[in-house]
Amino acid sequence: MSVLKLLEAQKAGMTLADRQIAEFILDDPGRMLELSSAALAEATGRSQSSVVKFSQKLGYAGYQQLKLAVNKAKALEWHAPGGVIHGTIDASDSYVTILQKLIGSKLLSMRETSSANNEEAVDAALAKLSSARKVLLAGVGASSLVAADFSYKLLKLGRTVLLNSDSHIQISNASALDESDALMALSHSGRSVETVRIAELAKRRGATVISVTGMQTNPLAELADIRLFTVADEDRVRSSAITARDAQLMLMDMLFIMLLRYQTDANDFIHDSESAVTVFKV
Amino acid sequence: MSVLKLLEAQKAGMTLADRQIAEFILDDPGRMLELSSAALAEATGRSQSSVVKFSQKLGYAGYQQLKLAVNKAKALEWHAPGGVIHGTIDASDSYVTILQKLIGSKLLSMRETSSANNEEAVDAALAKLSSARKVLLAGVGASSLVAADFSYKLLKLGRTVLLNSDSHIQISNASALDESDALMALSHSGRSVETVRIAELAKRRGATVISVTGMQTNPLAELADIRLFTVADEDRVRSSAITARDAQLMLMDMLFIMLLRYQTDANDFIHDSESAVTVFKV
DNA sequence: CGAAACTTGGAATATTGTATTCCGAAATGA
DNA sequence: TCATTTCGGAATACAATATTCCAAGTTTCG
Repeated sequence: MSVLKLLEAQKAGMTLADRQIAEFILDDPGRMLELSSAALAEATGRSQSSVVKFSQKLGYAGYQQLKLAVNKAKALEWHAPGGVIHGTIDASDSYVTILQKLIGSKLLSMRETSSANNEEAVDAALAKLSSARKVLLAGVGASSLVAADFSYKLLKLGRTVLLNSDSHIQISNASALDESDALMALSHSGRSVETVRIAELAKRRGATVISVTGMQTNPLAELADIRLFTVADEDRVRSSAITARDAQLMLMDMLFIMLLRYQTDANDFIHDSESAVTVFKV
Repeated sequence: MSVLKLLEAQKAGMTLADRQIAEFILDDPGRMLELSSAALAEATGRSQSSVVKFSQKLGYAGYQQLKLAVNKAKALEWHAPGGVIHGTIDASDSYVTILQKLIGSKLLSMRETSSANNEEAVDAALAKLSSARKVLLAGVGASSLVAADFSYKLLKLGRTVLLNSDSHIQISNASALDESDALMALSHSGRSVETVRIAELAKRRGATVISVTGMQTNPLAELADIRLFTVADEDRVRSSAITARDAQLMLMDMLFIMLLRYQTDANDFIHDSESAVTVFKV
């Protein structure tokens, strides 16, 4: 995940001084690289110590490390894939342009989502998903559809999965969890009331909570044992959670494919389930 | 030109001290980024001032600038081989390779789906979707989730949508259609029994049938009034309908975005529905 | 051949930059 | 309203970097 995206996402929740510094960096990352902590402080009208503290709050050891991260983000930014257009979709766009921009946005979200998650978190999630006695999936709205898609895949792998779009039933299911179970909770905002409640309940029951949320600080990720992240490109595809959903799907698809490797008998299950479905074909 | 390439090229013509420093950096650029000029001097057995002079001889203002250059070179190098990879995902692939191949397959499906549909068919579908009194969505398995996703979007646009995963209820709904209504039937194979039955019924009732199927000849597309197509990349992402689903979603997302242009009051609806949902956020 | 001029690279030092501590002010909460 | 926490700047301690200076080794040329 690029620092710049991280800043963008967290900016809103920052204090005044931090936000001013973040804005300066986002506005002109190249300039920031030439500035010392004191110079950046002067340019933003804050104190040098605030700049250092800002760096540390972001998780870096100090200002130098933040600089390196910004430098890296800037270097990678250049690398736009060929034939893909990144731009805001607007009403005057032609049919072809809309398609190109839509694909571009989807691709961007998928790429950033794939780099937003480190291998350790993914491994931890995989280990728990494959060892858990049962897996409860939670999500409302668009996230519930992603949850349903994933549950469908887990079922194909022969795993025990609980899913219900009715939040009362989800709560009941969560109450029945224990240490050997896992809850996978999806919410791009990380703030959907029902999903957070279910996660709290599951955690109290001792189940492992895996969160799938956006990068901004949010209650769901905070209480989770294993945190996975999705990155959306909402600015470009206005309205509706299109790229947020794509990012979630991308992450779940990846988990599914990785689970196939964990589980040696996976292909048998999939084959069985697919030939069973063939009965319903014309 | 990356600093690392530059070092490699100039190394031979350097003095002893400089060559030792260059070698250390080439050997482990990541390590160098963590070291101060003094620490690097110690590690190479030279003096701190030599390190600074080395940086300046290369054309940088100082050691810090050299560090930024190395950091950038490293970032680009790491990212360079990571374009879009088209290949079959197999068990021995690394984490990063799986991600790249998965994204590559998704991208391929989306691109081919976008070129598989001509603008006339899309326009006809849009016209019917926005003028129909009510829209019935049909699909089973993974397609039902795509249908649900689309119904969610249509609801946001204030349209009357019928959707139910229970095929008996879907049949009842189809029986109640007439000429002013539309049925959108999704099935990648075009052969799912329930979906085909519903489409036949809807057609008999005089409703406009829009099919969303794969490109191969299939019963569903044959009886449809408007045919839309999806292209999957199943060969590469083995098992399960990942890219078929992505292609369907891509098509539906595109329809949704185009509907936004048809319908001038669309943004009001979306805004209302989104602020209504905000009530449920923590 | 040998002294002047130049190069190399380290020690010492000056300069600059970074991180921590401390404290008052503001916000938060009981 | 008073206690507690958070925020952010000033001062300061600490660290890193850049420059200067010098000794030893090289080259140049009378």
